[in-house]
Amino acid sequence: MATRGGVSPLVIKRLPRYYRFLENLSKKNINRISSGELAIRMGLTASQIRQDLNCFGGFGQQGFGYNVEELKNSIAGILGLNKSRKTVLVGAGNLGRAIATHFDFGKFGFKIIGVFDKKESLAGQIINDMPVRHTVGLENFCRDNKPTAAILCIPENEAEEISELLINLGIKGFWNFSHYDIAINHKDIAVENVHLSDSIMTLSYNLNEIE
Amino acid sequence: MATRGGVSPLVIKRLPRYYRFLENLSKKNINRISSGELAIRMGLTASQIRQDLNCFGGFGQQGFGYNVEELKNSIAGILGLNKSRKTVLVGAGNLGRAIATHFDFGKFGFKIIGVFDKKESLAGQIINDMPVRHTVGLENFCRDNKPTAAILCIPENEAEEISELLINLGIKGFWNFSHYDIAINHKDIAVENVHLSDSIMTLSYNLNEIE
DNA sequence: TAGATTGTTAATCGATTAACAATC
DNA sequence: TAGATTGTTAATCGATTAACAATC
Repeated sequence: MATRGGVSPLVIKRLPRYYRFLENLSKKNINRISSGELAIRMGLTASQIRQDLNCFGGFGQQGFGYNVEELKNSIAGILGLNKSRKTVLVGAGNLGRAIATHFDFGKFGFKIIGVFDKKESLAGQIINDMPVRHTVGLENFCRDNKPTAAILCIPENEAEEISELLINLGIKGFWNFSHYDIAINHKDIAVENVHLSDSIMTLSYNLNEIE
Repeated sequence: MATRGGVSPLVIKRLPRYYRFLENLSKKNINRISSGELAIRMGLTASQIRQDLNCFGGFGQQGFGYNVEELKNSIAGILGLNKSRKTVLVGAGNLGRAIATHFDFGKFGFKIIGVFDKKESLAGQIINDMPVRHTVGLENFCRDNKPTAAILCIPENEAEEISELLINLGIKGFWNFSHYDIAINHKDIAVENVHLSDSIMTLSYNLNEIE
């Protein structure tokens, strides 16, 4: 698919939400939707929806609206959900284990091919049919299997070193649950930071405002 | 603390990140920082930092900059991290368990006082020194203990019903890990949605752009 | 005092909303 | 054809950046 280049990050952030709502409509066997109707359901304006979608092409039909199934599939393509990116999970503590078990990576274009932890006692334990490997083997494993994405469920103080290592080993994208901000030093690497602590602090602030 | 009213959500979203960086400076025994220096470290502009902070008051000193410890504590106050909000965790599956175990709620102004799940087999299991209770007891528990916040680690199809119930029981804030968007129907309720699937789809998109 | 850096106002830039002609 | 709704351009609104006077 051709590079679409400079689409605003705000639009991109909304794309998965569109996809989620379209999936729901599809499940409810609704096969047609107008920007106006979708706007009401999503709490947006019709204008914004049309502007957003038109960053990627004209998916609608005048006088009719959008075909749900078609639009859903188009967005899936734009998001790359049809891919199967080889992915390593680093950090098999509570959070790493939960993510690995709870999450259907295949649905989102990823495939976990290896799980690593530096804790000796975890080595050999089975998570999602995969043995936990010791971090010493990470380098060779990556050379042999060439994963392109990594999930980091490790503490802040290990994140810098591990992410540098992984970048050198060819990892292009990080799903980062540590508190360390990877993106700052690396331009051509994709990073999604899931800062749970930032999220709960925002909730705390907003709770203050209500009282 | 007086209500500051209409501070932009974008500023609020940045506040926890300021706090995180200030904590780091504090740990490194740096006790003074200028907006220019902080801007470099955070990848922002000095202007933006000064504008952001001045939404809440003048924390700096001309010719000097900001006192790290002082600013950190001010932001902690603004975020309400000093509180201890009684909180229930609903959903004790993989994710709920990981969150409960992995996360230092006290640091962020929350305190888990009860864990609930509708699965009979989990009842009585101990998480973080607390027994998992069956969801049937949620209503009475809330009447007796008056929690004001809830963490939802339940599937989408249960989220609507449970969130409605909890709102009626006086819950004012949700940390929502389900795919259901609570906020849409309720105005005076604070919601932080952690949509992990949205996050990984954004990563997928950004990976596509790199290739 | 002179130098540095803030707080704040003004200028720019980008994102959202509104409007409407094109068209199914 | 008439009605509906898109794609797209123009207007508005808000957020970021730049500039500078105030002041520590």
